Amino acid sequence: MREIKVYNDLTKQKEVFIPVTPGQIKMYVCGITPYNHTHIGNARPFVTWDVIRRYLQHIGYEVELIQNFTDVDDKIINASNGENVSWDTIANRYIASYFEVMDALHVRRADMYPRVSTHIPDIIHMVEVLVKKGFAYVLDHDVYYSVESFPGYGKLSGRSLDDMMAGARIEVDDRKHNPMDFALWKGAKPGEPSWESPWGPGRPGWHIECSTMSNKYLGDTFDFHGGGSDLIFPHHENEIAQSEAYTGKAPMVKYWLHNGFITINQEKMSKSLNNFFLVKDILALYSPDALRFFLISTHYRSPLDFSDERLEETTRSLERLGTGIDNVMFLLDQPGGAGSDESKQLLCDAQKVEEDFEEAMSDDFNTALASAAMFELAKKINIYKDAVVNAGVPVDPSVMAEVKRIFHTMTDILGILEERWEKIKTDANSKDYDNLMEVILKIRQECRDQKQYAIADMIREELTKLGIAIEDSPQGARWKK
RNA sequence: GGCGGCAUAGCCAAGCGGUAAGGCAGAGGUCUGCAAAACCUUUAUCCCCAGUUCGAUUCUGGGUGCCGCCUCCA
Repeated sequence: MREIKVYNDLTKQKEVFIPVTPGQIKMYVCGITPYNHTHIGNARPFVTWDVIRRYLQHIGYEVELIQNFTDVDDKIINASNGENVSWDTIANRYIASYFEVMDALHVRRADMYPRVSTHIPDIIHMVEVLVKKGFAYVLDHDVYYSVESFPGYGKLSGRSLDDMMAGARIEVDDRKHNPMDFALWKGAKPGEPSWESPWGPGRPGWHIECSTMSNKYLGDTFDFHGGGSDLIFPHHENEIAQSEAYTGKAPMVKYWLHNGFITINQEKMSKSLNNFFLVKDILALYSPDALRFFLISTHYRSPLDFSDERLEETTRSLERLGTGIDNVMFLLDQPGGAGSDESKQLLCDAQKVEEDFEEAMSDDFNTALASAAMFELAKKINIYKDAVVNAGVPVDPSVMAEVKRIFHTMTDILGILEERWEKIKTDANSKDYDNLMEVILKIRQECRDQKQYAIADMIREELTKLGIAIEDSPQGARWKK
């Protein structure tokens, strides 16, 4: 199996990836808190992890992906109070909305989406164990984690307890043993959803859910844990403290990966700054492919500045790839004949591109570099097509089949242009459609032969309005929708 | 204040010891009745200053600028 390297936030360096169990990868990605529609900042990690998962599967790993929904939370409670509906109405609504846009973006479903609300007994159990082991303490109806009890606290975020104390901006709760101690269980307040527990009715704190659910489904030590870089502290730091204290084993996770932020005018996109864009609104203006390709056009750890200009630019660059695909499909239909130098060259180029692509992806999932390889292939295909069309070089069917396989594999790993490969002959009517187009092009050609250019151009313009593009060539006109 | 990241062409973005991938935009050309698509050509002393080195965009130190985390946040 191909060796891959990943940047590990736990060790702050790029490392050769070695799975806990050979051939298998278990990963956990922090999901959303469903209290609003998914914005583009939310979308980045899921697209990123989708590409990573696809690639790992491509090189032969069996991958298990778990992604949670934080469906018990202050923000959801606020939203439900604001609309005067139950908290689960809010959660279910936005979970449905989340799936809608993620499906549109071709983000493949995780193996499981555990929710907080259906794991309360597991969470209570973990909190009880932490109390029993001396890592947590009870205050009235609340339970807090004692950060001082866990020697490794701060190892992920790279800061010491002293550092944190010095810069602490949190409100001080006198009852807590240490200002940095965080809630594992919160006693119920009026109007909030609550569950029975040994400490009275209440609900889980934010961090405990991920420890509980990741441990339940992926075990004491698993391979990857992902999420936005803002989750490093305190969320992921706290997860480590909870899980490793609970299991008595370390590490909880071998490789921690975090994606950079989406920015607007170089500033972080966030709900508090009110500068966020909803995925559903963007998809009303741009194609899912454009948004998806935009999100992976930069290395996943770098910040990514969002703007209309960038999305338009991405749309244009994607069209270049799309044309390459169209040409592959076109060439596959051409009369064959093996053995030309052009065919041999194309095969050689394509194999080089495949190697470059995998090398890039294997180096900390460098999608930007991998994309460059794809553009390279598109160019080679276009050159080959010119040779076929202009110089009458016969198409080698076995070469084209291999080129298609390589190109298709790459777009598939990145999850883009899926429909482009199937655009032609998708339904029973397409035969009639093809025949009809042939008639129209014949009429237009006749106009051109008789120098009736105004009519020929009118036909072309009308077809353009229908989304059908005409390309003239020495061998006659081609059309594509 | 503490911790961390980033600075590469008009824009976006890889590379990270041996004089700079790719995309978008621009210019010129080929093809075309015109167009579209495509192809060819063309556009960078890699923020500044020191240092290490035969050699630095790439390493070290110091600046400058921008961003993120330390509070809910993907």
